[in-house]
Amino acid sequence: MTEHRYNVKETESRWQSAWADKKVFEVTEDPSKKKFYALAMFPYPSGRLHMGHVRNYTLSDVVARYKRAMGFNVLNPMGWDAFGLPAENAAMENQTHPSKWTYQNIAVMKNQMKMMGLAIDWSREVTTCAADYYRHEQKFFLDFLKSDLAYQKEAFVNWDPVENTVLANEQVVDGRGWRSGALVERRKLKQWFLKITEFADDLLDGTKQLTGWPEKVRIMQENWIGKSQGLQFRFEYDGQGAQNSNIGNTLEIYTTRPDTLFGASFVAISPDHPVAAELSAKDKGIADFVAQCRAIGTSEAIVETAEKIGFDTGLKVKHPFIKGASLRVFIANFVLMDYGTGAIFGCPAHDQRDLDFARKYNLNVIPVVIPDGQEPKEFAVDMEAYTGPGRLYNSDFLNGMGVDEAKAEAIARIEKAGMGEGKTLYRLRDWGVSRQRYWGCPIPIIHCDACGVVPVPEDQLPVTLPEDVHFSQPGNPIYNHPTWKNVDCPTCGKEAQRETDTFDTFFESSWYQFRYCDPQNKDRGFAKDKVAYWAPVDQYIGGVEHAVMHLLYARFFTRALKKCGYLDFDEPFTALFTQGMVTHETYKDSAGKWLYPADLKKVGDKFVHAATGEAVTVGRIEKMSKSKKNTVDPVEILETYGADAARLFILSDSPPERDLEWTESGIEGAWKYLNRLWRLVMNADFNGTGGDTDAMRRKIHKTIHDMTQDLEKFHFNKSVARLRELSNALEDFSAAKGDGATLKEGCEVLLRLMSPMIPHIAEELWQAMGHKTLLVDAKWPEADASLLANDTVTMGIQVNGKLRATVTLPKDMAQADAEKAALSEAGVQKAMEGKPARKIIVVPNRIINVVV
RNA sequence: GCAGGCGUGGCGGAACGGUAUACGCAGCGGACUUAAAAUCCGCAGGGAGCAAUCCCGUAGGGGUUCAAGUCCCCUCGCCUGCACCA
Repeated sequence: MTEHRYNVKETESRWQSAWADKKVFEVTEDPSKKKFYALAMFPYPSGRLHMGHVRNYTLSDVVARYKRAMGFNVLNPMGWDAFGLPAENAAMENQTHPSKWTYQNIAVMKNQMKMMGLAIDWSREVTTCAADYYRHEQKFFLDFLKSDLAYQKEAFVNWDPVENTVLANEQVVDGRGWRSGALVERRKLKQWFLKITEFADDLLDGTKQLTGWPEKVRIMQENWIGKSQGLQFRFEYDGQGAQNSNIGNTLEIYTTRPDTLFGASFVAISPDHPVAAELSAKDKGIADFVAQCRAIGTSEAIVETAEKIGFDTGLKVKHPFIKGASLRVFIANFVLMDYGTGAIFGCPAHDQRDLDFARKYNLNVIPVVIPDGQEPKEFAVDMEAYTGPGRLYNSDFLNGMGVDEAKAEAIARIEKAGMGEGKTLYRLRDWGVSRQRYWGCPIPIIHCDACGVVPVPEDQLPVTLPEDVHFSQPGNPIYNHPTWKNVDCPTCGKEAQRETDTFDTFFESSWYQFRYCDPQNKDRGFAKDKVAYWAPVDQYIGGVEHAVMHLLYARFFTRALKKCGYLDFDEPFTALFTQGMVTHETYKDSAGKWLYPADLKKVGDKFVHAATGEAVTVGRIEKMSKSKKNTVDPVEILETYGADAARLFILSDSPPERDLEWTESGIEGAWKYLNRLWRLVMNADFNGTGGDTDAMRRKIHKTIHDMTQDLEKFHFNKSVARLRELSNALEDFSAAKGDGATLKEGCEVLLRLMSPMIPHIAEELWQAMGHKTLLVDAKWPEADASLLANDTVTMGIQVNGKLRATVTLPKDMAQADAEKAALSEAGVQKAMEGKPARKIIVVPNRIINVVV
């Protein structure tokens, strides 16, 4: 063979066309073949592909191509999570319609994806903002209504009082609206909810079966569902509470620590509690305090990190067990209305938030749980609450009990007294799906003054978005539209109004994995039999930032669809892989302004600004982001080095679950390797007769074996290392004029093994070696078991755990012989200093440890 | 604040509880070249020593074990999520 330069651009686009022309990656249901559904989380069409996308789709592509070579019928689809807030922001900034902006972005990004050479079945492309997609979820919603899985209730939103609009959490910056700068307040709106809590226990049980998921994600989901056993009971007001007839005689609270009741020193209710509202009506001080608490966003992180403040309502409640004792009732900003009853009792000694609050307002701190092994007299709580196990004291009938025993006893006593009952509670709240925005799926509901809430009749679906909307005025453009919401009531025919809220965009991403199975279906979201063939997804891949919400919603949605008869299983994703982020160094000029890597030039080992020559400060390595300008445009990489080099670098440098630092030298290294590979195959002389054929063949087959295992376990960086080892060995073998047939076998194995990772160059070289059929259709190689075993092993010999010698011994040597061999080593003798061996531990074929 | 994760040479990283640093990047030395790039060969955790060799090393501290990067406890640092970003 003759060497000529490797022409990346020409080669890559040629093979991309070849695969597309032959429809290599288009699939249909084929019951004779085992299916494999590989799925990457679909992108939001933000404008251009970023490196996180490139990493994600490279990973899923390796899986899809590898499984394909293994003989599976592989579904590997792609689509667009196309509804969302950024399209509306762009509309406001550039006066482009969200639809136009979105579809333009899709066109650009699809083109960019094609440059990556992905093994995608593009005939199944799905776009969620298209009516032929979202019409089906409108139908699902109507089914959920019928199945009692959807309902309306009041809930809080972030309200910008200047723009008169609802803000997303990300639009709230330091408690203020991002555009207006006005202080954000919590405001109540009537909204639609899906009853995810109906499946709380089922979702919890389900996580235990998800053995193909990372342990950490399962734990996060379990914690998010947050099942807790506790006590819900009623405090009786002491004195004046009863005077306000609207408040009633009792205050109901929930606690997970009924064992600490004797340590209670106050009661606190949420600012959003009905009692707080009742008191606000009559007391300006309380009203002002509640308003102060509400002048803060709705996000839990903000509420929980805010300084704890409280207000004494003047109300008091009687302690249920201590005669004559009463507790003051506060309104406290750290009590969440969404959890339990929106009211708690505070036990400062054993809860950090309660302790912070008690220290601030000079309330009693009464320890009632003493850590095991400590005397009550010695035990005190200062600024750190004790939340661990121990024995109860100071607690009357609970004294001496352990925490769990005391919990059970306290619950039993309260139940006996008729004041309350033990209760299982979940942290999980129902899923609020209403959004006061334009660029989303319209909720198919009509509000009629006479008939109330009326579902849109199914034959009137889809309810499509109005196109002639304006973003110049504040508020929801769909609500502001002059005519769209006016409609006749389907029941009584009188004038009525459409619901103007749209669905949360998590709605679309909760079922797209099923739409891919039957993307052209006009009648329904998907045919049951097609989903039965392809689903559930065998390998789902995406960012860990979706570990809780998206994945939990999709798991719920699958159960809800099952309840409505659409499918017959519970879990949408059998296996999950969460990838790390792509990071890059950051750069600043002397004025402290961020600089793009592309605007820099390297002079010696320092960076300067390419245009001005000004010195540049190199900052820390952070997640690529537009705001820090530490991004590298994938397209520039694809155009300079090609898809294979980008893919190889992404796979080789870090394990996929960890962060990947993008570096210029890294992509250069990948590029160099491709050229080296090119030379290896193109210069190979397949007529040689020398070399250590036996060793070479063992290396080839060991690589097949090891690499197959690595791919199964997502150890792609190790796979790349093994490929490099094999090609290094083949280079040496080739240089030694090694046996031609063995060299050919080695090169072909190498190409087949690397094909899922760097498919273009592998295909090119495969053809250069004389093959007439596509490498992409070649089977995965199998290792010859007889070549995997070695006759000898190198064992380390330790004396007292420290390595003193290594010896090469026959494999599976008898223990006594191994001991003898170990003791005869000079280094071992020396380290033993003439002392006798007390014990010798032989780990067969691995290590020998002599204890003296 | 709560929850989850991560931490190994100059750098990215290897390492069923069993020979720490595979593979690569950067570096150094050499070959080729008028020269450079590219390419090829070699060296390479830190310290001491002419050397054989020895000591120290997996964020820090403690523990379990014949043996700990790996298991347990504590501390520190960084990252992710927190329900209207996707």
